[in-house]
Amino acid sequence: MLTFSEENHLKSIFHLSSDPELGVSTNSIADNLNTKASSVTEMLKKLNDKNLIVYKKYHGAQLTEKGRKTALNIIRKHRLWEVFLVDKLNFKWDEVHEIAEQLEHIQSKKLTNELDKFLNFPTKDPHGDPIPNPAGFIKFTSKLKLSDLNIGETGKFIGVKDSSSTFLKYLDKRQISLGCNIKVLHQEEFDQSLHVGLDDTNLTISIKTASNLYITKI
Amino acid sequence: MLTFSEENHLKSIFHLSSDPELGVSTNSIADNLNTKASSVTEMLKKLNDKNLIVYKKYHGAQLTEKGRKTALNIIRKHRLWEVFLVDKLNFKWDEVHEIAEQLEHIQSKKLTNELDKFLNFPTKDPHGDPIPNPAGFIKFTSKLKLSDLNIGETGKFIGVKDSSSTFLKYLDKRQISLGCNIKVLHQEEFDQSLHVGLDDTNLTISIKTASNLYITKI
DNA sequence: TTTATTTTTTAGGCTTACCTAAAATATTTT
DNA sequence: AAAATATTTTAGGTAAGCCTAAAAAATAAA
Repeated sequence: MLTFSEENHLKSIFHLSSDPELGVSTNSIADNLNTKASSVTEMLKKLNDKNLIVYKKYHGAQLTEKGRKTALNIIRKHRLWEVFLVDKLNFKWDEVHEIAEQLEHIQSKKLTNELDKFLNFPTKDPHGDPIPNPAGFIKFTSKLKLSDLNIGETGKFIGVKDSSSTFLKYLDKRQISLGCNIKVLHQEEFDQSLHVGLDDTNLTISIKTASNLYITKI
Repeated sequence: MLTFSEENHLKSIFHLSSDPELGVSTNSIADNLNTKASSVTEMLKKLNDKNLIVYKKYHGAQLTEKGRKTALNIIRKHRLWEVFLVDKLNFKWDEVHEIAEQLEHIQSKKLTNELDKFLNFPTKDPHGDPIPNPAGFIKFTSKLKLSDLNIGETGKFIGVKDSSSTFLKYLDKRQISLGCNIKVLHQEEFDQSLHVGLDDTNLTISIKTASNLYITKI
């Protein structure tokens, strides 16, 4: 049985592990969890003792297989609850994160699996992120950004990189919603902004926005 | 924002308040929460400072209006989640308590109210206990026990006094389920056990069991 | 390759929520 | 009403999880 804080640290390490070979730095975890480096160091020692991570002083932390499985189980719960909130309780995708942060810590295998069944075994959460299976297997989708497309190409909007409430609200306002097709029509030389076609309308989006939108080529 | 422990103490005080005039004793709270009297004393001071209870040394605790509202909100969440688990996720009524103990602490007014709506505004939880409304109003039903009936009378089974898993499983095995009608046919003089009719079968239940079953007269 | 800078760890403190043991108060019994 | 018993509080201690400030190690710059 892990504490909330231990679970949050594991989750954080998972999300910050771009390269599984490289350790995740103390400071990056502290930033991610809005805490201080000294607090993180303390926790890393504890997680190391519990064989959830490998931690070498001054060289960051890497998840062990056990730690990875644990992190993925928390992420599985987080994402399933997000689906529940959006699909069943009329939440918008920008409202679910904080509540899922609480719900992800609920301990009950049966609850998680029954929820999964009730939701009809969803494979993605409302932000397009994949939901790990009960065994901790996760299907990573190649994360192509809208900004990676060439002029004339079309992508299907499948997820966001930055899932801050501000950004999600901005997308809602612009009617850019998960699953819609976006065609890159033209790129402005001056500021790299993109003119795109979306359904029957055209709009201009900044390069920053475009690189926050994950798509699959069509 | 209250801690889990503060919430649990408030809930405990609410459940132990038979007479609203009398204070709830330190020891009874400690027993109820599986903690020690000294820990409870400490907490009572804190809750008193937060105006959630009135606490006088050596004379127990009473909920203030604010404390009562807070306790009822937690109980509301607990019972709504129990309904969710039984109605939507195929849980049996003896399996839901511990999970609801976790879920009752989730903080989100919108979540609670949307859940309520999703469940179609239930008025009772799976054990027959009333669900407080969003304003903290609770409709107490007169809690008549099966053992209070006279020979020949019939009662509708609406709840249990002891909701331990053991007892609930025992009821399931005997096919005594919420909502069924029980007619008292005869009482054994020797040990006060009751012969009752339930649907098309007859069975004998001990006086202890009978006084754990809440009913309404029919 | 020293020096300067950044990152990380250690040391020491604080708060919450527990605990045990002893002291104080209340209640019951004689 | 005094003595015995039970209940409650106080005093002092522990562990988790946070903090700041100083020291140590790693990295970058001169």
